[in-house]
Amino acid sequence: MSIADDFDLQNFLPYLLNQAAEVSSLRFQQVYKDRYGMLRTEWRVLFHLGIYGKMTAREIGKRSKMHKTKISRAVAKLAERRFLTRHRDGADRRLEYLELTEAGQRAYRDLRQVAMEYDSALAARFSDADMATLKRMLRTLASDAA
Amino acid sequence: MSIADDFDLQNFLPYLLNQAAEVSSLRFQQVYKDRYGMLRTEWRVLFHLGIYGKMTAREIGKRSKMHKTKISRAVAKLAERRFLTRHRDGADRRLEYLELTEAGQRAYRDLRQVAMEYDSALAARFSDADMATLKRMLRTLASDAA
DNA sequence: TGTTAACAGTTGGTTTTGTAACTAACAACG
DNA sequence: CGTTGTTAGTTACAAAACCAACTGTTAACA
Repeated sequence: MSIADDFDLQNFLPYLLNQAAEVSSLRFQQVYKDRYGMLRTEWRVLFHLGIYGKMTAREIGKRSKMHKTKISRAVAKLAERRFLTRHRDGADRRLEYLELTEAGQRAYRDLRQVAMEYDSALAARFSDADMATLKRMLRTLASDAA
Repeated sequence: MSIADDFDLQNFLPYLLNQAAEVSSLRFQQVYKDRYGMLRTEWRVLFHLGIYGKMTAREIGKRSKMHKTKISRAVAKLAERRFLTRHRDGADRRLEYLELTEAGQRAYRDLRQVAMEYDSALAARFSDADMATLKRMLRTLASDAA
């Protein structure tokens, strides 16, 4: 009953996805960590603001599916490092608009460049058709795992 | 420069992989967490022992790529719950063989069943050919992300 | 042998995350 | 208005992960 069970961990999709995600995040992680001392939540917030421009923490949460406490802490760190500024909405004073500073934009553009090159390197290992299939499936899985 | 940048997070493979991994791990996590109070590291150790039989922490580390401190703590928890036993190797007293108890095997078989059903449900959303492509690519990515 | 290096596994202290409760502001409706 | 409910965002405390230094043991080799 215990030797060579037939179940295969390497075929269990959640496990496989986690392994692939971990390994393929490593090199990028090293860059944003070593170069800017950032955490995963922090580069994600940085990218959301870099890509979409000024927005509130709530909107970042909707798009990224990160929990609001993570975002709150990431925003605090980024503000402390002068990578973004915060401005209360005049009409609804609960809302706070977040916007990258010049330094924040420089960091974003730098990391975006790294991300694009890294993504190309990953994609180069597969055919275009396979990459398209992969990304389509990952988006389906990410959208909800019924 | 800040509105509608052309970089797309949803196309950045490490990000996409992480999102898919997180979402598709959630339901399984709820089961091992709610039913056995386990952490991710703990079910992984449990599965390694359930699948491959008696082995040392070091071997689990090699196969799973988990860090040894994680494994050490997961093993301590599982031993405390009487899901596994530990036996020193007579020849090399640094080594400790880990083996599931009856209770451990019951938990493993129960969770394996859940895993298999969940995996089938995930796979049912795609064609067999696409699933094969997906798993092949994930294994390539997991093996190393050059 | 004796000394040094390598290895299996554990522990301690810090950092990060998770969860829930909280503050401050707005909305709905009597 | 005033009560009740909801929302945006923060904070406090506990759980978990991370990293480095540690113990005990075996290996290498002068």
